[in-house]
Amino acid sequence: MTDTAPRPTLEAVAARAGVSRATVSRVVNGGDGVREPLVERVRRAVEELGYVPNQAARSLVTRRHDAVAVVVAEPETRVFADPFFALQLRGISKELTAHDNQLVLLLTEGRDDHARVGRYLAGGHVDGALVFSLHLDDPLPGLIQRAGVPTVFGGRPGWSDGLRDVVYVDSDNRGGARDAVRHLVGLGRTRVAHITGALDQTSAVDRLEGFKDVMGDAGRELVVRGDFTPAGGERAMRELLDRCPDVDAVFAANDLTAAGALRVLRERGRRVPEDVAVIGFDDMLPIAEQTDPPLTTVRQDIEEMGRLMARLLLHGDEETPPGTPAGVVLPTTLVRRASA
Amino acid sequence: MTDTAPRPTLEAVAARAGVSRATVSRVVNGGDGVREPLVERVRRAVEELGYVPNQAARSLVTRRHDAVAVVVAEPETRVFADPFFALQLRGISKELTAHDNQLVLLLTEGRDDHARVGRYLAGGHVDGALVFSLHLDDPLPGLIQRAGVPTVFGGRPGWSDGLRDVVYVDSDNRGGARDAVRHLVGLGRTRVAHITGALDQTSAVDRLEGFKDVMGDAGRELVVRGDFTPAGGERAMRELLDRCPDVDAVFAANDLTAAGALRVLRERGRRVPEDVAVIGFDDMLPIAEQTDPPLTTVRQDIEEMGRLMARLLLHGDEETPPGTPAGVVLPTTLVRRASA
DNA sequence: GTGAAAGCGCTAACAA
DNA sequence: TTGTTAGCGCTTTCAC
Repeated sequence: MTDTAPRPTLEAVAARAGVSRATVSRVVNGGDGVREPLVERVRRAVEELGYVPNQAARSLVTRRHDAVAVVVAEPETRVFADPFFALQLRGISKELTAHDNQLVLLLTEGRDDHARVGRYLAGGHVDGALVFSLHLDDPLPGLIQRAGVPTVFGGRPGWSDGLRDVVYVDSDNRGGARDAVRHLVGLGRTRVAHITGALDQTSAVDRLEGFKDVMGDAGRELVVRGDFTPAGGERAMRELLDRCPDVDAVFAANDLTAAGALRVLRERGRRVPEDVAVIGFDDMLPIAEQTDPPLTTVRQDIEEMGRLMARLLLHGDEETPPGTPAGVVLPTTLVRRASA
Repeated sequence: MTDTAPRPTLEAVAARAGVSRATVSRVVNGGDGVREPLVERVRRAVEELGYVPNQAARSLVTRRHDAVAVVVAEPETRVFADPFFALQLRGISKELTAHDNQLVLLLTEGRDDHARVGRYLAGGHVDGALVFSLHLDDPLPGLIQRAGVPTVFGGRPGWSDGLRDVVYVDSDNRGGARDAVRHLVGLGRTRVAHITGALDQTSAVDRLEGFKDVMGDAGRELVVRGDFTPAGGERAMRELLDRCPDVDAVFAANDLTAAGALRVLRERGRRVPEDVAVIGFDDMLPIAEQTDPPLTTVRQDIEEMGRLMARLLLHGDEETPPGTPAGVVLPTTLVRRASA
């Protein structure tokens, strides 16, 4: 597990190019202040020797690592049941790569891991952290803030303490929900219900708020609690049908929930969208396109969220004039398929 | 993006504990050969100062990094359309964490990235690499082998050159396929078809082989090419129904394919499983449980694959007597639901 | 514009 | 058992 081949050092390159180590270092780091012929000679030597800088040695003196930690709090397996996470990661990776940063992935699985992550971040191994924490009561965000590492959160954090100045990137959950519900209303539906997500996550709360924005008090009795899972969607849909048989539209907190609802609707002999129109949220392709009928849903640009998080972390200081809002909210779009 | 708080060094701890740096180093690295009272004193000093070793300094001298790269070749978006990758990652992460190793994630997106990954691995930034390369013609594996980093592959690599001694972890695709087909035969089906996966991936090839193992030449005309996508499954199923209307069972190369096939079957008025029994592969929960009817499928323990890969990389040398087969193949299990 | 020299914080011989 | 010392490979003043 240890390096075997003795890799060339700055020294070696310097010798080959007939210059000093300092000059090689300058060339390797951009070449400013070095005359052209020398630059050329050094470049060639680097090439010939296949020189790659030793990052450890460099970090030791610069105190920078060109590495960013991505922390995923994952108390539920749910995170892994959908491609959401992978897509964000892809966006993050692209952006980091473009700026020669490495991505160190920290997956946490409960309390024990929190200490580990806190230690790692406080240990100054990375230049910053991108944190995904789904739950309102998650102690991780606080831990991380205390570690003193520049951090950007994925999704609006929901803790209650007076932590301000938190930088985060989120989708416009509330606006997207409003669009969905308005679409249902525009279809002429009058008994529009909402199956919520797990309300300990801000995304679920915000989507519920969006629903209320449009339906007001009228919708109160038509709100049923779900949990972002298909099973939860089924349960909620049954409850809904029993309680309000005249329901003619459902806005589900996500596509998985909608899929569950669709199954119950079919089972109960309701036609979609003729009898009951259904809208989901996420536009999770493998789900939304495979349901019967295909799901109308609210799309968020997940990959862009990831990219933006990384960008904010890397260039935050430059671009952000003091007083800039700490949260960036990305727009959503309604994708019409057959279910509504 | 740079560390701000000046973190305590070994020196500081040594001063506080009234010992030499070497002693502190010994304690921090396990404490062997240091007398108890000193160990205690050093431990306390570490605690009080909140000392965390500087990994860069350590790596510089030990030439170890306690870090492993996970390389995901992802020419297709497909990798991200299913939770497969996330689950493997989870298994890997758990195992690495248990051994205090960090996970550096390298996502590649085409040729340009290959050079970057090659450089990174050759640069000796990590102690080893775990590589996921789906395609037969992927140049990445070769590149990586040339980088001289200990490597374990996820899935049987399929390149043609005479590269031996490749360590990999795979599911028993062939055996799983055999189980699936045998199950269909056991159900009394006589016209069993197979919709293949993308045959430039070994998993698809192996599943096809498994099908042939059971059906022999009898099955030849009932093999239709798919590509692991639902759309491919639909296309293949249509072709199959047109060509062999008497087909009474389908083994699809994965769950996504099976989902597509199910839709076409319903569309054509065939009942599942009464008229046509269907089996998938993967047991991708969000798909397999949501299809109508729920899908009988072959489960692989994806997380365990990941864990095993990491274990092999970290302890490979110790556990492996010379001559041990380089590939580890994990068993699969048939999960019965309603579709067969 | 270029080179010489001084560390960055740590581990690993080697001495004591 | 403990301390002393010499680097690991690099960047960065500071002279030249």
